[in-house]
Amino acid sequence: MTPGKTEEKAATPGRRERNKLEKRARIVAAARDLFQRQGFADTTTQQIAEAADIGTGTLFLYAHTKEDLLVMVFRDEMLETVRRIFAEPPVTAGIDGRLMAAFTRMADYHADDADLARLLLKELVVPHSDARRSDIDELMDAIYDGLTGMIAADGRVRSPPLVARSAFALYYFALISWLGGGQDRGWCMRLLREQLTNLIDGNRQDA
Amino acid sequence: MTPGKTEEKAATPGRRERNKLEKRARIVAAARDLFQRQGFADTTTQQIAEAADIGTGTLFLYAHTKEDLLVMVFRDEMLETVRRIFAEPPVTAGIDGRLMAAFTRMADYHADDADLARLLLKELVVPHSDARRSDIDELMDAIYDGLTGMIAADGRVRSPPLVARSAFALYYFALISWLGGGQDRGWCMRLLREQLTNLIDGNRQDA
DNA sequence: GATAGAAAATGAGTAGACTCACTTTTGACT
DNA sequence: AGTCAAAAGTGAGTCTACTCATTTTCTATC
Repeated sequence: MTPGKTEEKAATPGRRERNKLEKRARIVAAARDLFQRQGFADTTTQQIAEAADIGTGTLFLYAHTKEDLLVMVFRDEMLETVRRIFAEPPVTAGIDGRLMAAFTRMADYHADDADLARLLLKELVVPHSDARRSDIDELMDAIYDGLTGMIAADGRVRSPPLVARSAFALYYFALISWLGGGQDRGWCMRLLREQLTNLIDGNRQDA
Repeated sequence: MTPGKTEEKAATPGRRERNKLEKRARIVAAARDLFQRQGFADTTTQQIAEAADIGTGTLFLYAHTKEDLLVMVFRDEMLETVRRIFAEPPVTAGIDGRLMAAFTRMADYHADDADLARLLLKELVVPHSDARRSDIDELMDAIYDGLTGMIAADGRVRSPPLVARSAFALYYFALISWLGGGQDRGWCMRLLREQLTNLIDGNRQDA
């Protein structure tokens, strides 16, 4: 690097901070690239460290476990995807149809790589280390908020937050039995639709 | 061992098989003991092999992963617990109360060791290796069957298998947010009760 | 610009799950 | 009893996530 210059003074407010951010970005980029090219299992933490041009130990200053790296890599993208899905104007009339549309698009996101999806979903609900907890909570909150908003907008359901919670649980199980149980996606989604319709029915204002 | 004798002939139908079963039993006993005394994380596969008096390699002939051992150890007990719970005569009138009673007793089973419970629940839904799949499926089937039977017995719900599936998903999420999310158990169970009540409402015969 | 102390980085080292080339045991057949 | 192939068993060795004692880099203060 070029030495001296005005940099030294100008950087005073936070050279360390900037370095950390830049390093973090390199780690995430390297991890993403390797995970997508070789898969999670066949990528070693050494490879990631090497690709990010840092020492092995440094990697674990930024991610407490290998699984944390997965969350670091996909959190932003998933968060954005979820927000985009819920920001879109509704295309169907019924609330159950709208929920299904959202869940279908969320499932689409996981369609290319079932193994990766399984790992991500596992981390989302039963995290391997609690280091990334706040990241995960933010994502879960975005999902719950999106669902709650959608349900509340319909106006005919009694307690939107509760129904949002239930709906996500049903979606999660549908997704898992598709990705892991070897069940057909269509079958899982049809079942989910039925479950959601009944869920909504049980939560009408006028029960 | 005593050589010769009539054993050699009498054992013909299955000495190998008996040896395997006996060895398997030793492994399960050793694993149970160590997991309960030291916890899953602090128990090494070496220790288990040693305690079961077999070689390291042999252990992995019986369990493909360390997590498989967990399933081997607790499957029978959980299966029996679940069957016992659902075999008992109902104590409450409403179906939602009866479901809650069953889930509460299932949760009780996990109350002493939250870490172990989290691991077991994780394996149950997102298995680490698919080697124990049939074991897990049997347990899941027992749960679904028990729930379906209970719901069907009530007679006022439209499609018992579907509702059983939904109910378990809700129970699972309640349990996880109790065990992992640090949420208060009472709070989780109260929420679950409300979710179940609404679930039942939405699935009445006369909707 | 020298100094000190804090923060960050490092990579050789550790530990433990899992493998595999080889040995031993088993049981059917003669 | 002897032979053989297949099944089961073995533990030294591998691979890799993660640690920790040490070194390097930064920044605040004089």
